[in-house]
Amino acid sequence: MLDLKYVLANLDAVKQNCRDRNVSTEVLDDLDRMAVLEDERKTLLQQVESVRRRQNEVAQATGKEKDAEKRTELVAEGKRLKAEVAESEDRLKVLESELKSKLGRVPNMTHADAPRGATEDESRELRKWGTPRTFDFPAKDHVELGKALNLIDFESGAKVTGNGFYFLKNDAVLLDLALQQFAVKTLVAKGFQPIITPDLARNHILEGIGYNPRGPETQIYSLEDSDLSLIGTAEITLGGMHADEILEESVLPLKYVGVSHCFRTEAGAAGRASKGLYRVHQFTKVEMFAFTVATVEASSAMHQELLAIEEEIFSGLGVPFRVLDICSGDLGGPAYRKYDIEAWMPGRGENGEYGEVTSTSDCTDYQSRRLNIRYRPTGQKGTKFVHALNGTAIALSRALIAILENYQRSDGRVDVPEVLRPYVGKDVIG
RNA sequence: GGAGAGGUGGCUGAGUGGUCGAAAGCGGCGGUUUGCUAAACCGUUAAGGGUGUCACAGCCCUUCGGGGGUUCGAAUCCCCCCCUCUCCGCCA
Repeated sequence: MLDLKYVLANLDAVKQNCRDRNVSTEVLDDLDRMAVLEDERKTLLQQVESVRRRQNEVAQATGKEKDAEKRTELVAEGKRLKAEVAESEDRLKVLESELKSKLGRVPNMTHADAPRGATEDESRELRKWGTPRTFDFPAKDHVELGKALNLIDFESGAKVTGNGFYFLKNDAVLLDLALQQFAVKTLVAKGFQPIITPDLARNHILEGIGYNPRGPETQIYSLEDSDLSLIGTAEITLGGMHADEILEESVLPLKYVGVSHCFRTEAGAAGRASKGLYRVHQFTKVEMFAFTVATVEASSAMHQELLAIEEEIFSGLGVPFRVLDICSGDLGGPAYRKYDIEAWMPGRGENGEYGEVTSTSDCTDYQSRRLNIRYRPTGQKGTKFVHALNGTAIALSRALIAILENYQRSDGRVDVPEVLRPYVGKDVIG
């Protein structure tokens, strides 16, 4: 969430940002209401505090008073004050929770250079890498390849778990593990600390990161009779790792590479063009996560670093891709700026299409404010909220699509990308 | 899963109804000493919020795992939850 003081002091800019971000008009109405609520809250707070002050005085005086009669009087006053303050405190709590819930719906501000626009078509293509391959034989998509080479078993996945689940088999397993190794080793060499995170997290951690575990549109599987949910990404667990902590500035930036399973209900995604591994309920992901000091310069620089690593990984794999600077209207709530990499997928659409394989977001202090992750700037008083960034190193399901489809051979088998051969242990699979 | 012991500031750790936002140590910061470093010594050092100020200062409120409760008054007593440790059980 944003800082309420910032919101109220920059109301016009925040409103314009909400329009750029394509959020519901309800949020705009809330913004006007919030100024009123905050005034009310402050007035009430001052009232409550002055009564509490008198309460404290009375309580202290009572302890010191030796005279029984005077003591009885003080106790009586204390009782009166307690009753007096109770109602105001309740109203104060109501106001605070209303403000907090309204504030939670206001999206992060947007980087000045991010393209403004309502829909994903208005995102800006920054560059392309590689040339989509032309096939001198009928190219297959990954579903056909997976079936023909006995690599991916959607039928068993549906039987055992349901639609959207799958079994990886044989060389697909080696390829999957090879990609994880490749990604983690690449990141470790760049100073990222490797982490395997839990696949479940408490709901308040999910909420802090910006996911709503409940409601009809939720992407999140939650566990009945608990406050736990299956994570949709290791961003949740890595971000939550330092919740409620005050870090020393000297430890920043913190850079993590996390491996986890990811679970998504894909509610509301039914009917959207997707087949095979592209939109599934469970996949494995190697995720980058970083905390920096609280300046846009620091987090923007880290953001570029994360993007560069993503590009390095996909160019290393030899998969053609393009880089998008995501437009304001297509940013999620916490993101200040977001870049996607879309890899060329020959089996997608009529004659191949780019499909999203990574996404990296600079969330500035939007998540850390809610998760209460601060640092102590050296030589300064007080604390600041860290900036948090995340980015996909490899999402296994989609990376498999890109590799199978781009590296297929006329004999129906699939070449293993050069960089993965040491991990897979062979040059060709299938 | 059962039994017991715990959770206190950046860290370790004292504190069992008022004089406690909280001893002591460590760490941090400032200083003295010093050729430099280290050591020693002196001082200082929680967070959030309100008010106030050009900005400081000051004054006030809240916070001792989280949430409720008892009380004029709670770190301290009671209830629920979370977590940690020890022992037992179970188990990969």
